[in-house]
Amino acid sequence: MRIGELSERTGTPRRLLRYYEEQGLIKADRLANGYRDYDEAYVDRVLQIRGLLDTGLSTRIIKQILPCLNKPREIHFDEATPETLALLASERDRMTARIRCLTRNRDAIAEYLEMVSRA
Amino acid sequence: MRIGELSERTGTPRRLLRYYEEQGLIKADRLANGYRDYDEAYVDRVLQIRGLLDTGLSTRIIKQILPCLNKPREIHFDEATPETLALLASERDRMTARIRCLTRNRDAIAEYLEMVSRA
DNA sequence: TCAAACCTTGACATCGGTGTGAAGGTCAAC
DNA sequence: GTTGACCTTCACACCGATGTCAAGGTTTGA
Repeated sequence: MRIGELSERTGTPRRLLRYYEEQGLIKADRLANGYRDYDEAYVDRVLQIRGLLDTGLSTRIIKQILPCLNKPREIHFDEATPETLALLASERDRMTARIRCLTRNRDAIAEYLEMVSRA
Repeated sequence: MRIGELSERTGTPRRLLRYYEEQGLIKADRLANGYRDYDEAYVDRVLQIRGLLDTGLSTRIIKQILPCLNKPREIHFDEATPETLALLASERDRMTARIRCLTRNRDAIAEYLEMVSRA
């Protein structure tokens, strides 16, 4: 599919799809005329990227963790340097902290709304 | 406590403490000489703000949800307009989505690291 | 009384994610 | 063939969070 369809199906401006490519998060094949050509799997991939961006991760971090997210069952030996593994571990921990923070505060909002709706 | 101490105890640049105040997230008393004066509770408050910022919420949203986070057990009638309640509900849902996204991806990272450590 | 370590406000800079528009190539349909 | 809807690259602009620095006031201690 071309960029317009991917854009519509993911709700993502074309501008950003090109930006994510520039940042190394996605890679598009090219048709004979130079148009980008994405396959089906990119719909989910882009959605995943947007979700992660929305939770506060940077494109730089996302780029590092994406490979192990897509096929967690295989090791990417070229990527499995000690530095990368350390980054993954630290990012895992930061995500856990974020989850705790979000959960705590969301529950407080939910509780508040419950209270209001009872009053 | 003055701004320097709050800064140290929260690991937050003074610049940002002033910025959060400018955005209406915190409010400082003033000493006779004009210095900001914070009480103990602001340590947690600032930490909470930073945590939320880190999870992708904007200062604008944080400002809206803070009142109901601090004392969820009491209703702030002046704030309980239909618009505010709708915003709270929508923000609660967005946070839930973020939690799901973070959890899924963190678990994938964790699984990958487990695998690598076994190999 | 002077220095050092605080504090104040204000302004301008940076950085990452996004918006927008220009100038131009491709292709399908009428 | 011309129009309209796509696509390309490039560039400049914006916004929010943050860094940094200037110019100046206050307090503490040598």
